[in-house]
Amino acid sequence: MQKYSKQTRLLLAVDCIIFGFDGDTLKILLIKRSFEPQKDNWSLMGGFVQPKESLDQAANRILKQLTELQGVYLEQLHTFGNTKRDPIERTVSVTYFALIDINKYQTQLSKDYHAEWFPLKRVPKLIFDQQEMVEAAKKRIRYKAAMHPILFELLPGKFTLPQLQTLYESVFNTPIDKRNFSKRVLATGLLIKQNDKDKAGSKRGAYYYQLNMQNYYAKFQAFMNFIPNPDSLLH
Amino acid sequence: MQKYSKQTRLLLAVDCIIFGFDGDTLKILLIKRSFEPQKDNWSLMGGFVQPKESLDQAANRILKQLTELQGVYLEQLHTFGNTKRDPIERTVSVTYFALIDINKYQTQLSKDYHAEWFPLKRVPKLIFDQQEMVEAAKKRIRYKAAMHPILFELLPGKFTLPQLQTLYESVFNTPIDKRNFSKRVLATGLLIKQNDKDKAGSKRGAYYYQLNMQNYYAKFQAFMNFIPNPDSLLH
DNA sequence: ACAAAAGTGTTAAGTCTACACCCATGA
DNA sequence: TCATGGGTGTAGACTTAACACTTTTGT
Repeated sequence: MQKYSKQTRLLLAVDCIIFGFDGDTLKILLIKRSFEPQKDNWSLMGGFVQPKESLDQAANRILKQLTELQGVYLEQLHTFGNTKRDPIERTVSVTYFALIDINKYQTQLSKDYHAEWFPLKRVPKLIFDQQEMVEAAKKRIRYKAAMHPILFELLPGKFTLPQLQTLYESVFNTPIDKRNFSKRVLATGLLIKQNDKDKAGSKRGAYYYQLNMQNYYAKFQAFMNFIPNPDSLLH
Repeated sequence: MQKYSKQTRLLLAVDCIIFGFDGDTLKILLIKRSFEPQKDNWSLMGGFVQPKESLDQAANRILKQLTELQGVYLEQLHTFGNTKRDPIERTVSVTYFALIDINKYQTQLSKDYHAEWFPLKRVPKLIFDQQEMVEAAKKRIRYKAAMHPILFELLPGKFTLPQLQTLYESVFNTPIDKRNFSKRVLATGLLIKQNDKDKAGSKRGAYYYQLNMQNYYAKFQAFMNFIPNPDSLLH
């Protein structure tokens, strides 16, 4: 027996929801689709799964194609398989979400794909069911970040507490008390204070911190739970 | 343009990890595979996605095929797509996990598929990468049950607090103080006390409770967090 | 009358929340 | 010197964890 005969084979695609944080707003990276149908409309970066690559490999390839980045945080989100989601031919799409340090993103590549960063609150109309994919990704990043320290993936290697706080406020769309925030974050033992300061944001300057990678992996599960309003997990 | 020519099409399967609780132990339902390869070995219930059905529909169909049950809790888990996972032909598998009331399961169907319930701690060797699927499902059910009231799906419509507690203890593999347990569970407002008792477990009998469905949907998010040892979420 | 499981309250410890002032610096 | 953002501590409220005895009833 060589094949499962009689069974129908389908197209399988991978679509990536790529998150970045510019210091102020959480954004996603979208491209202008380069082929029909829906050519020139805004779309997630995606591609078909090739015969010799796993799903994770496909997602990494697609991410690298647009951003040149490798080894970034990439997690499988959900698989979308409604029969009519692609009008040309049935295509099942496995979605991944990526968290990248926006500073490492090479803007030159944007041109090839006509890529642009969009604030999560101003995402344009997307092709097919990609709106739904983005919603699922927003929900997942909040859900996961409420308990796991994934948001550090969006920051550069050295970052300040005010930056980190702005990021959390932006992801959870809620103000956080800075005294309580710093106490809780520092209590995790995940941060190592540096001696130098970031003077960009203020005259006094804010101390840089780096992740303690040992503790990071150890505490990745069961991190903390400091979102003021759990309702923010709802949507 | 009618098709995405030049792209390779793949087989797509759905595999279900079906959980049940017999009042003492958390179990999964396995079948003896009826065709080659690996005929007669233990396997998850699964099947190929058909041209005219969505993934959710396929999962429901497969679940119904084995259990005759419909409308049960079914959630997409993860999609497995390593190129070599099925030795005959590349097949990507979308996994779902189901939570069913084991009492509603008709044992007669077991015979057609040679199905059997296995305690989670004694799962036999499974075909392909299904061991990994079961691990992912165990992890997910714990993770989710730590914050959402999904475990009620494993119980009959009327159940007692001791039953519920045994279920939580079994899922999280940890003893729970019954005074604290009943306080917290009742504080959620999800349970309605009945007037009759279950006399099966003791001479005195334990009061039955039913879910308050209104509160159930309202509180499904942000339920409670009463697992003594968060380490149990780790594996 | 006794064995076996159900049911129920209190206290101390720990955690979380709210809140306000001083510091450092560049302009 | 002043405007701007950075950094820090405490008290009260609330939540959680630990713990033991009484009730019911079938045998």
